[in-house]
Amino acid sequence: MPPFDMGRTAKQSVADIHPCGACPVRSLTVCAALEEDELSRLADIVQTMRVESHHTIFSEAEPATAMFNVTAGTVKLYKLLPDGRRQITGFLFSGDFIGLAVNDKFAYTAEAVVASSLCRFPRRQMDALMEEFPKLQRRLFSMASNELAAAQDQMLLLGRKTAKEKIASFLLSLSQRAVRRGQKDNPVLVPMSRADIADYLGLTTETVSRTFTQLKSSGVIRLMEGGKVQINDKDGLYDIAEGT
Amino acid sequence: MPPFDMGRTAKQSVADIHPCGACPVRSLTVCAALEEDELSRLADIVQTMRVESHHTIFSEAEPATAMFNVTAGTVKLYKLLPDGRRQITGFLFSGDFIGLAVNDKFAYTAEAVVASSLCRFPRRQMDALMEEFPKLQRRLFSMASNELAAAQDQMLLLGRKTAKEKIASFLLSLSQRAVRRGQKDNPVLVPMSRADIADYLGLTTETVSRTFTQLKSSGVIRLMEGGKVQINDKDGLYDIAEGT
DNA sequence: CGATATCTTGAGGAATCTCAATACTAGTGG
DNA sequence: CCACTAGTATTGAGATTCCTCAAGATATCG
Repeated sequence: MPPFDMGRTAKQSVADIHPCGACPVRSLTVCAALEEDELSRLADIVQTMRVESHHTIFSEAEPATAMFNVTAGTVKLYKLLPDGRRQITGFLFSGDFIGLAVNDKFAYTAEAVVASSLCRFPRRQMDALMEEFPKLQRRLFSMASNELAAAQDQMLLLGRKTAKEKIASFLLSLSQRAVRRGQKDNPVLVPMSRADIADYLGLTTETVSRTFTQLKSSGVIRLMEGGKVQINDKDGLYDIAEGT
Repeated sequence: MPPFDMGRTAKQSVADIHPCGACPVRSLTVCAALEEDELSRLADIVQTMRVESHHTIFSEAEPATAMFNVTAGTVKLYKLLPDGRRQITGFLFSGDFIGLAVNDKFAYTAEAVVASSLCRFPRRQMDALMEEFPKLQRRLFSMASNELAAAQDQMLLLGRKTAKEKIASFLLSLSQRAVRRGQKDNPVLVPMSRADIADYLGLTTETVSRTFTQLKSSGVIRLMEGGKVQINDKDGLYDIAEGT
């Protein structure tokens, strides 16, 4: 398999649709903007889909005909340089939203890290709903603002942090996001490969691996099986992340 | 004379000279969302201000009580690590908008690179106007989406590009943004210091300087006085920027 | 026209990358 | 159930880019 497998096209299935009103991640996402009765309007246009691990959900420069909401699993977003160098711009977990587009095109590729489920909202209909429910628009704006703040944190990380600081920041960020989703934050689940982590942090897989080993040796973390990482010293890890 | 001084006396405010309806950067910014008659509502709440070079407009973690629009000059946004390492997350020129906040706090510091003019919109009143004019909200959302796309490009640059590619990308981006503002794109004006460029690209001033020299020696650019850079070979520079 | 900041250039060093070998892990078929 | 395979992770050694420290050149400003 080539180094950067672009993945295969996701096959969409109209799978088991739990009604939006009973959606377990509703409070985390766009849908939280609407009341029970309005929610049915969203439910009318939503399609649920399941993507297998390593399958592409959509590709960079493709017409952005839909927005998505991750309901289970993990998704990565990335951009490529012509020679294949890759930058992962974000990892998405249940409750996270994908699909902000510029010029009606996606600015990145979205690919499942593990088998995942998503809600798919056709853009045209979503636009109409936003027209009808300004609070939906507000919600999206507020989510975009949060994403922007996260992007700026990531720029600080990429531009100015050392490998050790990057890994520490990454683990803490995963842990904090798990809390927000109401999942276990320690040990924290790290479902992505070393290569993905490297492409997210601007490192190589070897450096990621070495840095994990280093943090393990110094006792702040413990590498567990199943891609879990135990944080032994949260404050210590935080100090490392901030370079203090 | 500062690069962007349009020849007015410093004490005069922009609004005195041209009401919003005659604002030269209106089409570029939030204000483009509103019609002539609605614009007066914006004009009612706007304050114009002038900041001298190196002066801070607002600081990270400060309550975000206002949004701003740059009408002249250059502004930089940055974040700091505890030990003083700095990441500039963006440079703003006339027409650019500042002020997306998270948790009602600014996520970064804004500082004038050269003497600059801004329109200041109190957030509370702006929120009310957004309520009243959904198209204002839409406009802000679309601007946030564009910023997000730019942020992702910057992540690719920071995480995966070499120094040479970073400088080439930076020059091209400045040039393209000048076009959008209707200004001369070649030679392109580079009003910020080497240190600022370094903190924007995740490099040191020395590396920035050396890389400029290198690009100059290879003939793709020419360093001119007044902080201007002539792009001799746009295609060549583009190829360098993309690593091809 | 000097003072001060900024920019450029040089030499050496350090963090990270590249290339390469080995160890581990998970899934597959016998 | 176990050996086999292919992918993934770890570790090592050397190369390279970029950084650090230092000096000199240039620009800017009062």
